Amino acid sequence: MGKNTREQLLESARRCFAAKGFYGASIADIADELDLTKQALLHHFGSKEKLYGEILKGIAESIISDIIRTRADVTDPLAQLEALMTGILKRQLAHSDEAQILMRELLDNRARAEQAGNWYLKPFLDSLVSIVRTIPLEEDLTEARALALVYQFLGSINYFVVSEPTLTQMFGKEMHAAMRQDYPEQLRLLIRSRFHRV
Amino acid sequence: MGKNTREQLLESARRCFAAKGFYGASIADIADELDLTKQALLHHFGSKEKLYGEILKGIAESIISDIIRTRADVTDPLAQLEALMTGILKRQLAHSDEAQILMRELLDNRARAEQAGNWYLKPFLDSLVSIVRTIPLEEDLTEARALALVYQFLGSINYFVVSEPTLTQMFGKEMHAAMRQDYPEQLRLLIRSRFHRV
DNA sequence: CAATTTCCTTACCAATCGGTAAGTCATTTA
DNA sequence: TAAATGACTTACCGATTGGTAAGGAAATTG
Repeated sequence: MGKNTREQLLESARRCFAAKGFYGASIADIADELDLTKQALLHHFGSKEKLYGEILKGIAESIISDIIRTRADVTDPLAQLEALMTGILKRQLAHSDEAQILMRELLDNRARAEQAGNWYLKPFLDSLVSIVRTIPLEEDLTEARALALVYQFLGSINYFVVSEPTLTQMFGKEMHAAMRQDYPEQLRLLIRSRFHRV
Repeated sequence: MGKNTREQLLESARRCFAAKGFYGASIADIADELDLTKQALLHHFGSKEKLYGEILKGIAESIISDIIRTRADVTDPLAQLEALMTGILKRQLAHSDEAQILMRELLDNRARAEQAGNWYLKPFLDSLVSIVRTIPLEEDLTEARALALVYQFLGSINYFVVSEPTLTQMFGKEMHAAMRQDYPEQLRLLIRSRFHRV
């Protein structure tokens, strides 16, 4: 039953870290969810940091492989950008745990020096930038501008995903359901209109 | 010197909470920055939670008063939206501490039941929505769609502000400086093009 | 001048943190 | 069958957490 326990611990840890952050979640909390002691967790992962590191690695790998799959399908750069962004939105909505963890990682970067989980995602950002720069546009996009554009879309996506509980509390469940259903289309509109192809 | 100490403690706490989050920052850390003991802090604020609550309240008040000031100047709804959003961007860039705390608050909402600091900002969201809905557009905007639109812009802003250290680490200081300088213009372009007024 | 209040300290406290050590029990391997 | 390995447990550990109690020095107030 060893392999199974390990994976269950990873799932539990992902939930806890997403909900309370690295400092807020204790390894005892995580193990308790499976009616285990924290020493069982330490047996499998050695330390809290290593456990967290494995989770970050898993998220980055999963996202990147997800992206690569999407990328091969389309050739037109604008369509490709659109497909990638809506793909990311869908993905993050389905795995909001991961979106939360990455957002926390973004925030904790200031304190926790290097080893950030976002580094894994740099190649992914680079490829998005190169796609954007091949889209014909009257203005010439510097790398900084292309990155800013990419960041605007990524921000729209991740901020929304991470705001789910707050939006639900503020505007009610139905309102959030409506937004969630419509958001992919709104994202597509935002991207297309920015490139004057509406 | 009491009033002064209190304010200095608030500043120090804002920095610590922004950098490490509510759980990650200890009241001893905060007091240490002023060469005080944590008991001095407890004397002024009673408890860690109350201190944090005061910070949230301060941030919300400061943002809202900032917004109200911007709002009176313009009448055309699109121009008003534009002014508000670039105003928020400027503001968040200048007070990235506050942007980080609010983003953390968004994430911790799941765990820490009600009393969220984002509630203070609901009227602000409402007024943004009402502005957007008065902008003429071929599609009719439901409340959910208008809110989605607002959220896209807010996401673009806050995600970028919060990503500063990561972006700097990944792409270098100069690149980030270039992005930061250009981001207001890019935001304006994003908003205008979405409303077909480029 | 006496009393009180404000601001802060040292001295504690129980609870919790991540982690180590040692041992139990079941399964696998030689 | 004996040895070894994997998957846990209980029993600890020192450090740190937020918070309380009591008191001291200085300023404010009567």
